[in-house]
Order: sequence, then C-alpha cells, then structure tokens
Amino acid sequence: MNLKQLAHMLALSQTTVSRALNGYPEVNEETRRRVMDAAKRHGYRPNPSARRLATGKTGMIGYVLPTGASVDIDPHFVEFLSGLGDYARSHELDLVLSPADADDQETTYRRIVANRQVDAVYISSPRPADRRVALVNTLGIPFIVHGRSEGFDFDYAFTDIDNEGAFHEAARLLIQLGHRRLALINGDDRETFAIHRERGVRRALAASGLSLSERHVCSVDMTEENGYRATRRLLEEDDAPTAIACSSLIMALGVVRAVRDLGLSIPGDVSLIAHDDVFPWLRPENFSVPLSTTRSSIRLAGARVAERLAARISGLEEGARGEVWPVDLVVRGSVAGAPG
Amino acid sequence: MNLKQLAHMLALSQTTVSRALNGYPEVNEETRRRVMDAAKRHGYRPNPSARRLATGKTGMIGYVLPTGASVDIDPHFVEFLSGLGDYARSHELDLVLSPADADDQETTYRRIVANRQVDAVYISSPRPADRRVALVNTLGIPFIVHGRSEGFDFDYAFTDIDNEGAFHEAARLLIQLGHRRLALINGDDRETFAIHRERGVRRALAASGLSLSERHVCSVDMTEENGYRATRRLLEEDDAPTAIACSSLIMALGVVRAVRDLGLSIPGDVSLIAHDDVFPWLRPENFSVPLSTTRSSIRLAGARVAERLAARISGLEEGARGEVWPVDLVVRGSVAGAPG
DNA sequence: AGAGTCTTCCAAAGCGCTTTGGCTTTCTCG
DNA sequence: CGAGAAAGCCAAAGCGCTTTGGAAGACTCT
Repeated sequence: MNLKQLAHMLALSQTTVSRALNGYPEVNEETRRRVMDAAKRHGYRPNPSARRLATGKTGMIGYVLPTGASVDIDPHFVEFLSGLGDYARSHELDLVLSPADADDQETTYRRIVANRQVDAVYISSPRPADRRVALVNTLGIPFIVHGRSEGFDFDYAFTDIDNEGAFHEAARLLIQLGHRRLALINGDDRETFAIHRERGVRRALAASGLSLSERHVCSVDMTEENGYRATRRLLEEDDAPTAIACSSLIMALGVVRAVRDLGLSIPGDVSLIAHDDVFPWLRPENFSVPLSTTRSSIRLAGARVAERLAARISGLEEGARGEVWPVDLVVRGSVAGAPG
Repeated sequence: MNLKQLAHMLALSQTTVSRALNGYPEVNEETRRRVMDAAKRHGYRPNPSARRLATGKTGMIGYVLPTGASVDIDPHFVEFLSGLGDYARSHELDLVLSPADADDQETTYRRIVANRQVDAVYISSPRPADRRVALVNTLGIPFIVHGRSEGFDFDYAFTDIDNEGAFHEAARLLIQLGHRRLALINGDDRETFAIHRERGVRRALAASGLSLSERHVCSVDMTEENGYRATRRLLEEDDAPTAIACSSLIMALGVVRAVRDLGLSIPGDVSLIAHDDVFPWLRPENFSVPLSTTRSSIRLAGARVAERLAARISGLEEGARGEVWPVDLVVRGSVAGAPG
C-alpha cells in the first residue's frame, strides 16, 4: 500500500493525502480525519527510503564505532547504549553504528554526512582538541558530545559529568582522613575525562600543601589486569600510597586482588575509592569490602544524549549549550583513616 | 556531485555511467576506465537514499535491541558487537539498532522488514521455539541466529557454540576428580544456551550414575551479585556441592567472593569452572585462583555472524546451514580433587 | 455585483539512482 | 556484399515520497 494507491482509493490527490498525514494546516479537518482513518485501516506506512530521498530526513542517529583487531569496545558503551536506546525507542529513532578503522574515523564521518545517512551523531570519549568534534562541527550535522573536548575556538553542545569535582571531593575526603600519599589509577590520559579527574585530585592535594607524585599516577586501559598491575607497582614502592583513587570499577577489582595478594587489607592499609558508572552486573556495595565510589549513571547519560539529539533534530534545541552533571560521592567501608 | 552531473561532464548518459560504475558488461572497457577515473577524481559517491529507493538494497544489517527500564543489555553484547563491527567495516556494512519494547519486538521486526530498512538481521539469545525466529523466517528476510532455537518444523541458519559439549566436558572432568555433588549456576534457563549447558552437566553425571539435584541448579541473571547469592545458598546447605560450574565469568566473581566469605577456599573446598566468553577486561587467569574455563570467543562469533550475513545478502550463502563451534576446556588452578 | 481573501485541493516537478527497451554502429561470416 | 549478431550507448520510465505553484470555489465586504 503506497501513497498513490491510498490517494486513489480516497479519490484525493497524493498531495492532499501526504499533507493530511503530515499535519499540514491547509487541509480540511474533516478530510484529514478521513485520510488518517483510511491510512490506519489499511496499515499504510510511508516508505522511509522514499521519504528520505525527498526530505533528507532519516529518523536515525549515528555513531561511528572505532574497530580493529586491537580495539576493544568498552563495556561502558553497552550501558550507555541501554539508556540511549530506551529513549530512542519512544521517539521511533533508530541508531546506526558505522564501524570505522580506529585510526581513520574521519572518512566515515564524512561519508555518513555526505550521504545524509543520519540526522545527527554523537561522539563519545572525546580528547582535548578532538578532531572528530572539529570535523562534525564544520560538516554542520547536529551533534552532541558525551564528555568534553577542549581548546577550540568554537562552542559546541555536550553532556558531561563533573569528573574534576568528583575526584576532587574523593581526594579531599581521603586527605581529611589523614592520608598524605594518594595515588590515582586512571584511564587513558589522552581523554578529557581522565585529565579532569587527575586535575581534581591534584587540586585537592594542593589545597592542603600536598602533591601527586608522578610515580603515583598511572594511565592504562581500564581492565582488571591493569588495575592489579598498577596496584602492585604502587604498593611495592618505598613511599607507597595509603589511598588510591581509581577510575573504574573493573580496575578496582584488580586493585582489591593486588592488595590481598600483598597481604594487605582495605581499608586498614589502603583506602580505595573508585568511579562507578552503575553497571547492573557489578555493584560496589557487593565488593568484599564495600567500595566507596563517585557515582554517576552512564545509562542516564545515554538517555539524556538521545533526548538532546532528538530535540536538535526537530529544531527544539539549538546553540552550543554544554551541561555538566554533578557526581555523587558514596562513602562505604573501603575508606578509613590513614594507617600509622 | 551526482550522477547527472558526472554523466554530463563525461558527455555520456546516466545509464552508461551507472552501468560502468556498477560493473555491468555492456560497456566498453575503455569507457569504463574513463568513468571510473572521473568518478574517483571528483569524489563521486552514489547517494545511498536514491540507490535504496531504486534497488531496495540498504547496505545495512539490522538488530532489534530489546529495551526498557528494567532491561539490561548484556556486556556480552558489546564484545559480540566488536567482532561484528570489525567484519562489517571491511565490507562497508553499517549496523542499525532498532530499539524495541522488550515485550513487543514483533512490531519492530515487521516494521524494519516492511520498510526495507535493512538487508538482513541477526537474532541473539534465542529461546526454544523463539517467536522472533519464526517471525523473521516467515517475513522472508535473510537472517542468522547467534545461538540456537529449537522445536520448529523448518530449518534455519545459525552459528552456535557447543554449550552442551562444553559443560559435559567440564562436568566430566570434575567427576573424574572425584566430585559427586556438582552444582550449576546458570543463566536464564528460558534461553537455549542455558538449557544446553544444564543438559551437558546432567549427561555427564548420568554417565557415572549420578544426578544433578534440583536444589543444586539455579538460573539467574548473570550478575556478580547473583553469583554470590547462589553460591552462599548452595554452600550453606547440608549436602553442599564440592564443585560448581558457572555460566559466566562475571557470576564467577561472585562465586569466589562467597566462597571466601564463608571461610572456604578454591579449590580446597570447592572446585570451580566457569564459561569464558573472552572479555579483554576480565581474564580468568587473573582470578586470585586462576579460573578453569570453557572458553569460546564471543567476538569471533560476532565476526562470523557478520560474515555469514554479508554472504547471504550477496547471495553467496543459501540454505539453512547451522554451524556449531567446539569449545575449549582450559584447566587452571580452580579445580582439584574432591575434598575428604 | 464585483473585487479581494481564504480555504481546500490538485498537477507536476523534483529527490538521484537503476533498469527496461530500443537504437546505432561495428563485426562476422556465408 | 548483405544479413544477422554483437557491442555500445541512450532516452525515459520507474522507485514513493514531498513540495511548489497554482486553480477553483466559498466567503466577506463595500
């Protein structure tokens, strides 16, 4: 059942039927009702390919997925996706993932924009002066950045959490508890979130006349194993830290294992605070020693990004508004006063 | 730059240019070269929307993503996606995720097929007599099932791993080590994979005249917490099992924690084997006691599914061939002879 | 009653590609 | 040398929708 047939059986022109269906004002309400009714009764659904060709609108939002044998997609991604999908569903938006060589995403961005394959895109895990952000900005497609980039001469729309504030608070708490030597086990420090977290820790330390030793901060892929290794290295030094801030729950698993392997205990010998993106399958309160966290649901962020993308597509949202969500500091058993 | 312009500047018809570009035989090789060359030089890329409208081909593969506030997407999904994306990239295929109410996916399947939104779909986590499989089969769109359904009067194409064989081997090993009371901490037993795993364990036990107590098998969402709870419950009983088979590494984390909380040890008091889908961020060899596993890379499965979908789209693969991959049994420190 | 204004609808022109059917031109071969 | 076949190209008709530019009729107002 296509528009032509529907129009014919209603003895109307395609124009009128199309307009009736799309809510244009220049059609009699009575006629509109008739059309709507017939459309529903015959299960008419406009062909999206045709509509796309005519309007350029796709009803899809895009994401360029970095791939490659050595590229691991974060488990965070799936949780973000849950939120995004949940919102997208309610607005009949689909999500198209365009896999790209991790080292050449530009080609793919250009392609999906030039081809009008999606109405908007989002960008995640941005770095300072991220080329993707600059690119989509010049390409002129609506977009939202999940996280923040920095150092551009233009503004852009983003949704981020207050990473610096979160880790500042976490560090401040540890310092108040008497810790003097903190360590930070961070994610990839080429990404903005990691930079902000480190900045937060440093700022808290500086406020008390302390500082973060270079040897006490490390930047690694956020796996359990890397958490373990980093912790072993940290705790086997002479001036081992008495408190650790850690950028992910998964790494925290490794931290806990390392501490145990060394015959030490949490929080007796080492206090630990990790960032929790709120995975349903791994909860900080269920760690052997309940884990203190800086908490922010990445799933909610996904929903919010979808919401803003939808708003931008339909023209409800404009401009370069960035929003920064506060992060909860949740104190549990894994922190205590400094030993000695 | 569209076809019309390109044709005009080459002083050829659109027909000829189109044919030259698409490899049709009725065009002079010399002409084809000229066309190809000009196309490349001017960066001509056919407009996919137009091509779609004309041919019905989209260059996209589809997945219906169950969503809802209470629906969690598995971290397995992202790893599968890595593999899928990696292959899809090399074939210029995009993946479209269509979010659907978890309780009404049928509407979405019908929509994406009726609208010709994708060239093929895949289905994951199937159950016996899965309605989605029956549906896409009747809808007539090319598809691959990742996993297996059962109980249809038709055949279909799938890629699965030998879950029954894997857990049969695992159980057999435990039995050989003298264990008599096994337990199975399984995933959702409405899904085929879980049914097959349970069957494998039962078959191994039966072969030695043993059986799996109903109280020793449980079916839960695969979270750390559920692994913990199940293990506590199991080990606090009178006839507590001496060996546990577990359907995921994440649950195994909970198992390990529970065993420790109870003052018991692995493998001294309890042997443990878990299934490992091979996550880069959590490795069984790095558990405090290195974990024995049945191992199969879900990422490779993703790549394989993409490969088969691509083959089906281009007509290279036909028929209802199902393939079942063997699973490695990797023995590490978490298994030992039965205590006592 | 005639001019002007709405209201309501329509024919037709795109959107950019593929594909059908046919028209020249060249080649082949008895 | 002329008929038939093959090669190489083209014009035009879709694909199914939106949107432009009217047109016809109904209504208002002087």
